[in-house]
Amino acid sequence: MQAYNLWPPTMEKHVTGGRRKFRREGADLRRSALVRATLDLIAEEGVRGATVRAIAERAEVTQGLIRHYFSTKEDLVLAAYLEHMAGLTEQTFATVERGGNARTRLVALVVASVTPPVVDAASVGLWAGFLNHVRQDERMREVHARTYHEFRDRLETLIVAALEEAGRVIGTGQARRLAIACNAVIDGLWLEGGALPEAFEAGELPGIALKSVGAILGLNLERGEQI
Amino acid sequence: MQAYNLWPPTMEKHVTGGRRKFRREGADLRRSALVRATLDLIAEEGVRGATVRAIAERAEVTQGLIRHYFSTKEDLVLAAYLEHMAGLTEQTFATVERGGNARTRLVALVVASVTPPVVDAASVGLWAGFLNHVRQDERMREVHARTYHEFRDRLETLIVAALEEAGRVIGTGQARRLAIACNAVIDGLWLEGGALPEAFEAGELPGIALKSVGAILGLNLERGEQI
DNA sequence: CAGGTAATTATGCAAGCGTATAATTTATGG
DNA sequence: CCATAAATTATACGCTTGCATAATTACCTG
Repeated sequence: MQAYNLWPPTMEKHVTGGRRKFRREGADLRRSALVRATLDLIAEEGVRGATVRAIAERAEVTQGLIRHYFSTKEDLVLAAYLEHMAGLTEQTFATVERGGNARTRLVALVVASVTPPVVDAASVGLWAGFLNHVRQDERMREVHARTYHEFRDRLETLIVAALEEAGRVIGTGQARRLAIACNAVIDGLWLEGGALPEAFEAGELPGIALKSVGAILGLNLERGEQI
Repeated sequence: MQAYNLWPPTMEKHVTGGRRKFRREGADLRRSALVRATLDLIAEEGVRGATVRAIAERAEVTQGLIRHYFSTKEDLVLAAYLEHMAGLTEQTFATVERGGNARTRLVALVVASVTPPVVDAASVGLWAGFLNHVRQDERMREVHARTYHEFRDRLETLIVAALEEAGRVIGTGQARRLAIACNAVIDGLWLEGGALPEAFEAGELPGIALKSVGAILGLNLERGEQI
């Protein structure tokens, strides 16, 4: 993720004799630039490195502007968390939604979840950094819960569809439990793959993920058609 | 975890007219008290709350003493991380090692991993707080890797034994993959159970964990004898 | 093209941080 | 019982932090 230089080459910021000293931008643009800077910094340097000053510098504004858009730093961090989790979910489901039968879509989801760019050290670091805030901030906790349930519910829907496709109908209770279980495998592999990449051989995780989820569901998700 | 009052009731610290102003303690005792204070603080208030001053106060010493035992704060945090992860592993395996056949021990391990006190919000918060440091500190990364592999290796040994007990012999490659998969389920459930306790019904996780691990291994781990 | 308004910068403050170092106090051993 | 070393406290420094507030600046509207 690169920070954008909002200035024409001949009109640098703060240049004596330059015409403008800064440029007004729309609120949305500035807010998203600040959020992006926050995410990049937490990913690169950890929560500790994401100070108000560093964020402002990264976003190429002065620190006072942060207060103009976010009444507190915690608000900015919350916005960044929201953005990150939404992006992660979207990224994971991106290749899934379009077409194919349920089994194919499920396979795509599982594979995407444990493959770069979803599996990524910075992404896991980011997530861990936020998780620490979650315990202390009510709003963060709410985002955490919502994100988790959203992903799990979509997974559950896909599982039910894939099983029906195979001629099996299950109750809501079992669907719930299967989704929790599959979600746990995916989460676990995603986490470990991101936090400890050197512990796994290249391309090892998708195979393990498919075999495990398949075993839990009683479906053969690897190569070939059903069963 | 309570902080201990090292002083006799009649001889409080800093009391004017009291005899001693402090008491010398063995290095091990002080080091462990500081580590414990650090863990408690990170668990309760997050990484941000675990300042040198707060840690010293919690351990009932002055802040200068920290520097006497740990040359830097990062060293103290490292020691705390080591302690926490070792404790977590030990706690998880505690009920497992003693007796029983391999299948029984495996069941015990899986259940213990997703049940309090191993599943615990503070413990997960602690773990997440440390994970953030892991990305930036080489020594932390080393502890992280070692802890992960140690747990997974012990799990793998247990899996191989349980399968052999059922008359199945597997190769090292498959043993490795099964261990990775089962470890991921356990990790995922542990994480979610700790971070989002209200998302699960009471006692729901052990059942899900046993069914999932059983499905992955092709073993019936729930009630009754094998198969 | 003037004037108002909102965006942005500039400046500063008070508190908290980790660390360093010197001064005390306790315990130990001859 | 005194000397010595180690544990512990006391104090302070320099830096960074988040936040506040006032001074500028750019842009929009008439």
